[in-house]
Amino acid sequence: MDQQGRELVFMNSGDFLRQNPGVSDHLNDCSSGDHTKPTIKEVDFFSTDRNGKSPSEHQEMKINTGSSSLVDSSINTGLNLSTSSSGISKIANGKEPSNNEDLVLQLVVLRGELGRLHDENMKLRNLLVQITKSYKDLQAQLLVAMPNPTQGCRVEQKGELNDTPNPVMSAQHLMDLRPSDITLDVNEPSESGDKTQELVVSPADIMEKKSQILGKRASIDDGIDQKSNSWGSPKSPKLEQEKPDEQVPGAVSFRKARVSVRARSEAPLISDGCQWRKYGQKMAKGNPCPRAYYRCTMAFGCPVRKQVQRCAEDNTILITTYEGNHNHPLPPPATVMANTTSAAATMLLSGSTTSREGISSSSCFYPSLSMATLSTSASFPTITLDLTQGANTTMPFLRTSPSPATFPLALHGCPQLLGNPMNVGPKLTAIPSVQLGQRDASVVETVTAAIASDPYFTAALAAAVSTFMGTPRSIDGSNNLSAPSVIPGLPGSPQPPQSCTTFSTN
DNA sequence: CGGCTTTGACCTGCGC
DNA sequence: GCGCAGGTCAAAGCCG
Repeated sequence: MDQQGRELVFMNSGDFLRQNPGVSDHLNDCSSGDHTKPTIKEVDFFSTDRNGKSPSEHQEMKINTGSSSLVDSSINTGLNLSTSSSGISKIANGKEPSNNEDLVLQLVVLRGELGRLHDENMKLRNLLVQITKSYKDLQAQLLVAMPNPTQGCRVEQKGELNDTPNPVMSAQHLMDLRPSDITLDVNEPSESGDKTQELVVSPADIMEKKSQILGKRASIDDGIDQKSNSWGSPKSPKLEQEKPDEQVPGAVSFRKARVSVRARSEAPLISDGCQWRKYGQKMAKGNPCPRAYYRCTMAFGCPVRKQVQRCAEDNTILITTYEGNHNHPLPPPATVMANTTSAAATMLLSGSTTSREGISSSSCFYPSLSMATLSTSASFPTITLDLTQGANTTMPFLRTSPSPATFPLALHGCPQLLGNPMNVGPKLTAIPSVQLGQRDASVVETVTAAIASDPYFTAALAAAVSTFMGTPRSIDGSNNLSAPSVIPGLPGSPQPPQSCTTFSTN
């Protein structure tokens, strides 16, 4: 931000009035005269309640509501900055308005000043967004650099990452390095024959980690992702993704993070807002239904791919697995999905599933993500989001879950953790609702039941994630999304989902 | 005619 | 080293 922006940081309404005692006095007189609220409240430059009005509309509204008793509606409310300067100087010189004409003149001056301050406010907002983004970058770097005992291997990776020319390489790169196979599943065993170990993924952690790394990814996706993404090269993806110098010695071979979604659908595909091209089909062992492979065709060289397969046990369940990150702007529905999957994938990188803060702040809005589980099959830890579970099936699961434990997710890159007794067994299903406690469990049950029955749940969920986390990113850094511009990281009430189109079935 | 799907072949990783 | 399974490629065919 430029120097002007910095100077304007402290130029709030109070400062302005202090600098213009005549204005302040006059304003007080106005408010006292018509018993309206103090005019100073009209200069609420950080108010988030803009009711969707454009800046100009907002400005006009504020002015008119604040001084309607004094100003005739016919008065030109347009800003006249050329007169404002003279007016300001007049007021600053301590001259009291002698008649109504002066009052009108001062109002015009004030409007001009309001307009200017509004512009400054917008600059400050932009500055705040940038600062927030920088904060998240630092947070993500700290996350990577944190010598967490459960993430020893990650520290090693961090050292490697720090050797790279780009200091903010990061979460995205880490994700690309990790053998993360995220599948969102809950009750049922993952796909047939999978020797999986499943861990619970707290939805709050997904949100939290997403918020920490989201800002960074925006910059990474522009260039680094293309290089690091395993699916970026059509010819030899494996060679690119598994460069020896990018792997932790002794660690399992890494693949990209995956997010899998299970949803009931008679259609062969679920519409997620992206354009896909089928490039292969394979019969998977133990499943009579073939597995189809799709590649994103929304942009040349987009590395994102997905696999679509019907569940062997229930052919009405469609399992869609996403892998990779888009290298192009996405339409809002697709962005919603991308945010959801990237959030889940990002969570894998965090190495933590325990976030009281996150849970407390978001559990009511993302209860069904409590059905997300992380599984690790061979070199593929997996997170599954199961949209097929209704209340009848979900609730017993929630109630009977024996383990309130939370598990570190630093499995990728830390193969020794796979041998952790807590993780032994085909499937460990600890339930976040239990983590939340019985008090919250009932809430989770109620909301989960309602949401799980909604075929648009995922889209709504993801939209809520985007909203709660702040402005969703588009891969190229431009935000062309419909999600509201919420200052990321600041507490606030989550907004209702903005889009429900992502997971509508075809 | 261009884009997409189909499908068999090929490549790679993993387990034995 | 060998076989298996998953994943990908690319030629052929289909479709709008």
